[in-house]
Amino acid sequence: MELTERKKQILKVVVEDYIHTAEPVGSKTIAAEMGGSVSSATIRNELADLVEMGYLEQPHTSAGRIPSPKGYRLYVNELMERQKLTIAETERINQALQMKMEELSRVISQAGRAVSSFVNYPAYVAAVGKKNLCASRFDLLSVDEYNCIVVMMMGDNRVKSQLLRLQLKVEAGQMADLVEQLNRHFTAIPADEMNRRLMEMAEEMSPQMFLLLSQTVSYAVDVLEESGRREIITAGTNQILKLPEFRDADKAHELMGFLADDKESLPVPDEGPMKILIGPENVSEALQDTSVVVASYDIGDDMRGLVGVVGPTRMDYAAVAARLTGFAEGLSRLFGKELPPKEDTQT
Amino acid sequence: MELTERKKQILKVVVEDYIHTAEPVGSKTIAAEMGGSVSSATIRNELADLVEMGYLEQPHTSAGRIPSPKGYRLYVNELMERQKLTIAETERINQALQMKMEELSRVISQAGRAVSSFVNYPAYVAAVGKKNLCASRFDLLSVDEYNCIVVMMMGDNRVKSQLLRLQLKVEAGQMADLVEQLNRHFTAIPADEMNRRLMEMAEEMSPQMFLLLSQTVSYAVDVLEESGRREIITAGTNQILKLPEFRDADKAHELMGFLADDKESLPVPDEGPMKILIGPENVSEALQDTSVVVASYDIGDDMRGLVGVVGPTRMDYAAVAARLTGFAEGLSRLFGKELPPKEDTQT
DNA sequence: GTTTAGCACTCCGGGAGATGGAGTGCTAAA
DNA sequence: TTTAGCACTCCATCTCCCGGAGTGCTAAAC
Repeated sequence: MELTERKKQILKVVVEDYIHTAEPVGSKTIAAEMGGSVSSATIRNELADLVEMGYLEQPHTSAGRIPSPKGYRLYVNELMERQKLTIAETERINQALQMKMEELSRVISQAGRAVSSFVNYPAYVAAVGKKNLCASRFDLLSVDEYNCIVVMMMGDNRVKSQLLRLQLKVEAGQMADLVEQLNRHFTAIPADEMNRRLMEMAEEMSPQMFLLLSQTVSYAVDVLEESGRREIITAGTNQILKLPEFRDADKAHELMGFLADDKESLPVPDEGPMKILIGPENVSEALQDTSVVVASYDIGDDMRGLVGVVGPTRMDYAAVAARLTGFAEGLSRLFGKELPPKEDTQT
Repeated sequence: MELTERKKQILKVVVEDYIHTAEPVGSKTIAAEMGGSVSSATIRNELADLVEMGYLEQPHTSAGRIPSPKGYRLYVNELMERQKLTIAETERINQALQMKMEELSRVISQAGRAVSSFVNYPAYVAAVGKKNLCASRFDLLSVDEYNCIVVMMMGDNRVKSQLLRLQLKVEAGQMADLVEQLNRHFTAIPADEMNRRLMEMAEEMSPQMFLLLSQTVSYAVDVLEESGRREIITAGTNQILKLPEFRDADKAHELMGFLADDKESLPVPDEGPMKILIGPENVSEALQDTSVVVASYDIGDDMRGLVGVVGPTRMDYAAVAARLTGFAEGLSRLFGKELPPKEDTQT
């Protein structure tokens, strides 16, 4: 059977109507919405074909039709009109992203909340950390004979520091030596190599020096590993409670539990700026009845962030996609401008 | 009318039964639970008295009784037996708090999740930041002629640092001078005085120096203000969906919205280690039908943290109180041991 | 005076029909 | 190929009904 232009039009009407009403769409409604050029009987014939082809489903005989995942997929790929944001909306997005220099993670989570309240679905955000980040420079500032401050600059120009309580007394000369060793042997290598390097050096130096060195290195490893880890933050999970498909408390609980605990398995776009996953296209068990739209944006050189939205398969793809793009662009600009040159990420 | 010992016993049975079943408790059940020493008819007489006195309520004639807020209050104050945690539970709590040195906020939020999953209610946690925190030491590390690293140590021995892009070229001599100025004039004063001090110094120095100084100071102010702000984190809000009192999606949505957006207005214990607020004792509109149990613990010298739990008025106060105490002690130990002496809070 | 048995009464919750509306599928005609 | 017409299906809603749980009261027993 062929998918005629009219069939596509009908599918589009069904999808868009169902998105807004969450009720099966009947032939009469469709006929009216298509301008009355054809009768409802004709529509009915077409609908039967669309069901047979797998684009629509029927909850039961004598009910209207609802789109199947395959139907949504076709809609998203071909039928959906790319929505433009109004100037006011763009304005609002940028305003929501207007924030002072703060901890990266806080900026991210605030963005998540903004996205969620914008699209009225749960949102998730993440900064995908740089893998294999290296230290680029070490400093030690003496506080007293048992305490010093480690300062470590990393490849992405972020700086981290901490007060270190030394396990033994240390003199100025040793300190300088230590810094020298650190900068010579422990810069420009990834965290997982640091421990190996440290072991190699064990024999060549005094036990005291080694102790101090290993204390510092272990701090460096911690920090680098922490920045490599990517953390996903969810926001606005309670939005789903407004949706008719989650009236059932158990269903809502399941999804919310997933969003709270298993967020690591939320989809990340592999390439391309945007990805849409519909119902069973998701791998996670808990997302089989939901759709996910996720956009990515650039942060630093080879770092990427992402903003995503989780909703029912009946989600307003066009609106969500447009807004998500707006946010991704805004965040890209925010990080592109503020982070590298002047207000670098904070310690 | 007098509140006899037997009335109290009956009240206790009603509260504890209702806590576990969420169903009105009938006279027969009570009689059975009290060992059959009195008949249900006697209990009925007593129940009528308790209703009249305001300790119990009746959803409608010919239904069992449920405790009123006043009833819960009496229960919490007098009747509740202080529960002891088993060794296994204490073990589990300490295990849940076993974490590597990480960002303070992350430790806190992880603790929140642990608490929530322990008691099966939403939890909230916060570190109440030190007000009027001051810088205790500044350092500047030159990177190149346009960039340097600011390192600031604070009164609580935490260290923060950041790469600073200078607005003009700077020489080694100036840098030393700058550090000297910073350490002389901007340590041991709170953030809100820094700007004033800066203004006073404007005239006494060259415009170039002033520019550099103000850049550094503004960083310091940002950091100090940020640490003073207290942030409350909620976890496990979806737990409420399991409770029969929140089967209604609207109710659940309202409370979850509150926990997500207005968490700042969640109660903080003013003094004493633990506080219990029952139903209308809460100020927040959204908490009128819920109870809050909150415990506090010490962090540093004059810093306090808190862990709290939000649940239905029918919450298992004894169990929650015991576990919360356990967590508070664990966190107290965690911070008391790890933070000040050795693994100080991270930059 | 307090406790208990007995009994009529109330109220809720849930199941069984009954009803009507929305929508379909099919047939036959245009 | 499209359309009008019609019988049919299925769901949602409403009402009604009934049983069970629990009460309040009264009168007798302790």
